[in-house]
Amino acid sequence: MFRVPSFTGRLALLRSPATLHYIGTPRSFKEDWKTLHTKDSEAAGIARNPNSAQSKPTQKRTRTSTRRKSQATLNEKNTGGPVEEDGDQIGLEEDARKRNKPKKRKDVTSSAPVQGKDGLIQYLFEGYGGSHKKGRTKVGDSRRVQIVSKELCDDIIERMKPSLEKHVGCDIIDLNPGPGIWSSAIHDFLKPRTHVLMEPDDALYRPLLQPLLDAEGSTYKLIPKSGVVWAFLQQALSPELLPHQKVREPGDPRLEEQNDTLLVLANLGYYPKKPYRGFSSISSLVIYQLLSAARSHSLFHKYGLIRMLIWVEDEEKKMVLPRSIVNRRKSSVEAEVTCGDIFEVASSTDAVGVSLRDHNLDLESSMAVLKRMDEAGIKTPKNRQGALEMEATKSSSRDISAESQIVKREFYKELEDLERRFDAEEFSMFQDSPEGRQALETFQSLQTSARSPKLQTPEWTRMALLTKAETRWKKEAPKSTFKHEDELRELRERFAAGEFQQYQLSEDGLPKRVNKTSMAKYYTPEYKRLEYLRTRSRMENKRVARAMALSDEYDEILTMQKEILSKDGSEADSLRQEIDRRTEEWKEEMQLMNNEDDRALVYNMLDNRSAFHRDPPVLYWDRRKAEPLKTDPQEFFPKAEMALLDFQPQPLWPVLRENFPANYDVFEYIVSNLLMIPTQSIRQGLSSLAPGAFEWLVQECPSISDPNKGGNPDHDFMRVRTLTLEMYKEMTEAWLRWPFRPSRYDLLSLMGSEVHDPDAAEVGERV
DNA sequence: CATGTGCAAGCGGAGAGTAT
DNA sequence: ATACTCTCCGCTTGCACATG
Repeated sequence: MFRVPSFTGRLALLRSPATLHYIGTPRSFKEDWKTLHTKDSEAAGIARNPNSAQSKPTQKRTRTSTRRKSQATLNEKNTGGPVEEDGDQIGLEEDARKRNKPKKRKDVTSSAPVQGKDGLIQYLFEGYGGSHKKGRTKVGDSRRVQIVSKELCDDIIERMKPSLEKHVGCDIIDLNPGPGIWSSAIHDFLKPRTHVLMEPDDALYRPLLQPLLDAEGSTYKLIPKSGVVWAFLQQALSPELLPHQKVREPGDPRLEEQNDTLLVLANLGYYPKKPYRGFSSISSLVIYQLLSAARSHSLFHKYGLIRMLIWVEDEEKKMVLPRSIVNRRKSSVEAEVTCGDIFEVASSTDAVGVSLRDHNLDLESSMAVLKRMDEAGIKTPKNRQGALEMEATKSSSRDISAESQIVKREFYKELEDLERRFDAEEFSMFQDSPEGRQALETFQSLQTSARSPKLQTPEWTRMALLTKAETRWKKEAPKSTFKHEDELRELRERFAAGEFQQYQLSEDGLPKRVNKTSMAKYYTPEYKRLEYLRTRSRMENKRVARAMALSDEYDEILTMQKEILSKDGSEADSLRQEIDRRTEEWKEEMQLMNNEDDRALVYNMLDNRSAFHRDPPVLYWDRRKAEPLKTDPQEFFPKAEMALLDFQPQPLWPVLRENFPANYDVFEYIVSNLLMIPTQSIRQGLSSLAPGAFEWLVQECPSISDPNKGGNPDHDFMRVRTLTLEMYKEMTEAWLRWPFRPSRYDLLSLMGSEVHDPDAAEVGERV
């Protein structure tokens, strides 16, 4: 019934051998591409000097725009709406052409020169279509987010200085520079010998970029084409444009070295997000492809391993840089393999997405970062500190109590606010009506009555829970014995003996809470809401407290499992018994939870904790050398924050480099298969790879079972999302040693079988 | 007056629905 | 798929009233 709409499409796309050129060879574009390819770079509209830049591209645009016109009509007729590209076609290139119409360009160039940040914002506002009243004359893609703050760029460069200095005098390829604020800031610092700008919205941004090109001794070159259309990008990678770069042939060991003489900048920020096929957005697709290019040394990675500084919409950072183990999916693991480090230089600094981890871990993580920053002498300007960094600065390790702050969800703010207002008597409990006053009287008299319902004691709650579980047990498995029989009997005896009561009593012997029966309908709306939120928070706290207790207990079991490795003889035996007993108890306790979500909460907590306490931590986020700089929505146009990600590709593991890409396909097969269901157990996951795979891999990959390396000897318990890179490496190597491993053909068809679900494919096409 | 019975309302669990 | 949110439902409780 329920299908994952995105996955099939994505998988199909990933498996396609032409994936890398997917964007670059749209059907409508092939002819164009041929023309461009046969002529020299001048024909592609590359601006060598201001004169040629103005004449030649214009010719080009006229040609393409005519053809596009007819096609646009066709598309609009079919869809009756905005052009939604089919098959091989993609919006980027379409938009690029639309905007290159010379007629529109006149409008923009005729406007007043741009002055300062406000002037720039005004200019962009008009270029993006202006207000609705004036009628839309869109010149540029209005979904693109631009950086409009020079201060932000300066702060970033200041922060990145130590790692940027090695690039001074390098070449730069700059995709989507837009108004060029960021581009020129980094240009001025690096003084590159070549700076190739690839800007599809030429009409809108040329007036802003032209001064850069015209400056005395300028090393800028502008190509009015989209750099994320790979065919265009390929043209930029020519000896004419990048005379200093030499292609490193396959087999050249320098191909696996970082090439600091080339730096790639890109702005992939779109707001709102542009979903594309199985990918949640164009940016995630492009990042996927850039990383894939780094592995296969295509595109600019043919010059070596090239550092990439990429702006993405703030939400997108979690794709490659998750902050919770829950978000560590295939794309993250592949990014980890490709890049030794991915660094969030600047962003909103907030965690994004629905699944947040325990706030304590975030705080602990941030405090570790602050320590590292301190040692390295890195400081964050006050106005660039994010909420987490500020909190961590104020805290010290003793503040992280076992009492634990759980994830603070939105409604807590509302609850606190209402409690404060209620205390301040800003609203009353009951409505101002005869019934309300009557209810208030009843309420007050009940407060002194001993017979009303009260807060139950923990023992009584436990007894009630077990009673319920017993009833369920008897119904479902009447023949077996109920595992908590003893505990329940003991509780009943203690209750009978009067050792605990049903209700807690306050000091004066009166109940802690009063009966609200039949009074609720006279509550004021505010009080009603307050009551509701109180209940919510009580329930939540109870759930979290239980999850915490279970997580703590399991942590202790894991500690014992580490201890046992250094023990032997009878000592080990008794410890083993203790581990088994407590594990058994722990599992039974988990069984008592009737809610699947509650169990998931415990697993998430456990996985996040163990991932965090690895050395180094599993998540790249927890390895960061500095906290990201806080951006402000005002620093972007439109006001949608972006995150700057710093990708430094590293050589692939030897096993993946060897026999590329066949061995990489094995790795990818393992990763994508396992992480399709991130919460499945190691046993389930590995068994699903191939018959016998579980037995072979577990035996050949010791780290999977080693608690000191993040593993767990209990393969039914550990979830696949906690597999570390080391384990993946061992698994890939072991797989290739495996005499009975499925052939490459088998693997491809195994993956293929998932693609050939026509229903699923249909859903995948949706949007 | 003690005990039984029926009813309304609260409470928390479970599951459906929804957003990302 | 997963987490969040909402609603329903069944069990428990307090209470009124009936019954022995």
